[in-house]
Amino acid sequence: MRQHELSEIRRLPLFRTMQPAHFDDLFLGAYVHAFPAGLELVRQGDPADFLHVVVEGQVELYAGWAGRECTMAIVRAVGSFILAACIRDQPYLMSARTLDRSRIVLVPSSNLRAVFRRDPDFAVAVIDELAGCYRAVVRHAKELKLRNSRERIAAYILRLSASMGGAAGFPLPVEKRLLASYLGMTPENLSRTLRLLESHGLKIDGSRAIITDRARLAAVAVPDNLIDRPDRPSPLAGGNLTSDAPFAKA
Amino acid sequence: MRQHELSEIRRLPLFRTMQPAHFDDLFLGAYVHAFPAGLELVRQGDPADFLHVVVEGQVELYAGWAGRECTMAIVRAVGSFILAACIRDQPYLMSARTLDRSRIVLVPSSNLRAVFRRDPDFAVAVIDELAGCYRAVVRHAKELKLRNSRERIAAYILRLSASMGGAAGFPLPVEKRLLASYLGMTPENLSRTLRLLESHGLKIDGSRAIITDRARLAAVAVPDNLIDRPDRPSPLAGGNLTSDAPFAKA
DNA sequence: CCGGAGGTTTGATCCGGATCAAGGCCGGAT
DNA sequence: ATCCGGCCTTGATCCGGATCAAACCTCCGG
Repeated sequence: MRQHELSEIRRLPLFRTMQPAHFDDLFLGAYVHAFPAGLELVRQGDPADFLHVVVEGQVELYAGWAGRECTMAIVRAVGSFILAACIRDQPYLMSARTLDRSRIVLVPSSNLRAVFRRDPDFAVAVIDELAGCYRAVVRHAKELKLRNSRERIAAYILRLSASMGGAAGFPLPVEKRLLASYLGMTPENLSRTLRLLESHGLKIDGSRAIITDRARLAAVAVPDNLIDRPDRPSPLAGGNLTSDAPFAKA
Repeated sequence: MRQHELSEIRRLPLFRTMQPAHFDDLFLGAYVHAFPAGLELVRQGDPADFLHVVVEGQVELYAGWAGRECTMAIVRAVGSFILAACIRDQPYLMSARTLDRSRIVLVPSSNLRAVFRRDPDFAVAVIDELAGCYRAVVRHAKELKLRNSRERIAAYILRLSASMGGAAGFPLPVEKRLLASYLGMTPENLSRTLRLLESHGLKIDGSRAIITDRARLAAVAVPDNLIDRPDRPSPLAGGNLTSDAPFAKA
C-alpha cells in the first residue's frame, strides 16, 4: 500500500482525527486493488467484511429486487462506502460496481470495529460520518416522496451547479441512464423532461448542462435547504469533503 | 423527572451500556412533559436543541415541502428521535407531532455531544443506533424505488405480522390515512388496493387485518430480507428494542 | 340523542410516467 | 475506415395512481 495513498486517505474526515498508531492498526491487513470498469465489487446480501475506500474512479451503489434494479448513489474519489454494514457486521443492503477503472482500498471491518472502541476521536468521526449519511438518505427519501420528476430534475441541476461553485454550465457527472435511475425515473422520461425544461431556463447539449435562466429553473425546483443543501461541515470533525451524493456508506 | 421513567429509559439500547455517572450527566437539565394528541413537537428547520425520547404515546415524523406533506416514520414508546440532527448540531430535517397523548423526555443536545466524547461505551451505542437508523432508511428508500404500491402494502402487512410474532390477524397500528402517506400513496389508492388484495390472501375488517392466505400474499409482496427484515440485534450494544419503523432518529 | 367533523370508501375521470418500438448517435473494437 | 453495441432520443400507447367529487361511517361533544 503506497505512502501517498495512505496520506490521501488520512485526509478524509473519517480518518483525519484519529491517533497515528490507531490509523496504522486500522490499515494493517488493508490492501489496494485496481479494478476495471463495470466490475461488481460487492453484492447485496454478502457479509460485510471490508470497508471500501475509493481512491480513484467512481463506484455506483445500486439495489435490486425481483429482477428490478435502481441506483442508490454514486461514490467518487476520495470517499468510502458501506460503513454502516461493517460496523454492525451485517449483510450489505446494496451492491456496488465500478463505473470507471478504479482503485479501491479494502479495510477489514474487524479492524474498524476494534479501533473505534479504543480511539474516541475515531469514534466521534464515525458518529459524525454516519449522522451525515443518515441525513443525506432522509433528504433523498423526502425528495422521492415530495417532488415529481420534473421538480427532481430541476433541483438536481441546481444542486450540481451549487456544487460547482454556482457555475451556469457544466458537464453531467454520469450517464443519463444512471442519472434517471438515481432520480427514480426511466431514461425516456428523463430525456423528455430535460427537453421540456428548455422552456424553463435549462439547456442540455449532449452531456453538458447550461442554466440559461436560474430564476425560472428555481421556480420549477423550489429549492429547499432541508432537501437540497448539503449539511455544512460538522463542528465535530473538521471539514467535510463528501461529494454530491454523500449518503453512500451503508 | 421520575425514577421509574429514568430506569425505563436506561434500558434503551442507546443508554444501556453507558456509565452510571455519565447517564446522570446526560439527563441533567432534561425534563419530561406530557403533550396532548395532535401537537407539533418540532418543526423542520428548527435548531436541534433536544433529543426526544418517547416514554408513552406515539409520535409521527413528517416532512413538508411546497405545501405538500408526507409522513416519514412513526415512533412508538419507548424510542428516541432526531438523534442525528442533535449530534451534528444542525436543523431538524423532519417535523414531529404527537398522534396520541404522549409523554416525552427532552435531553439537551449539548449534553449529548459532551457525554459521548467522554464515554466510549456511549459512543459505541450511538454509532450502533445511527448505523441501524441509516440502514432502516435505506430499506425504506429501496422499497419506494423498487416496489409499486400493491407490493408495498402486501409487504407492509407481512412485516407487521412478523413483528407480531407471525399472527394472522392483528389491528393496524395507525390510521389508514397515515399509513398511506408513509407508504407513499393516497388514502384512496390504499383503500382500493386493500380491497384488491382480498383476492390475494388478505382480509381487512375496519382497522383489523387478517391474513387469510400467507402464500398468496407473499407471492404479491415477494419479501426480501434486505428490504423487509429488520436488522438482528447488533453485536455491539446488546439487544435492540426498536419498533417497526425504527429509522426515526434524524 | 342528535349533529358535525374527520376518516374511509367508492366512483368517474385525468394525468404523469412507464412501456413498447424504432431510429439516430457515438465510441470502441476489428 | 467500418462495423457493432450500447446509449440516447422520439413517437405511440398503456396503465398505475392521483385527483375530484360525493356518499358513508364512526366517533365524540353538546
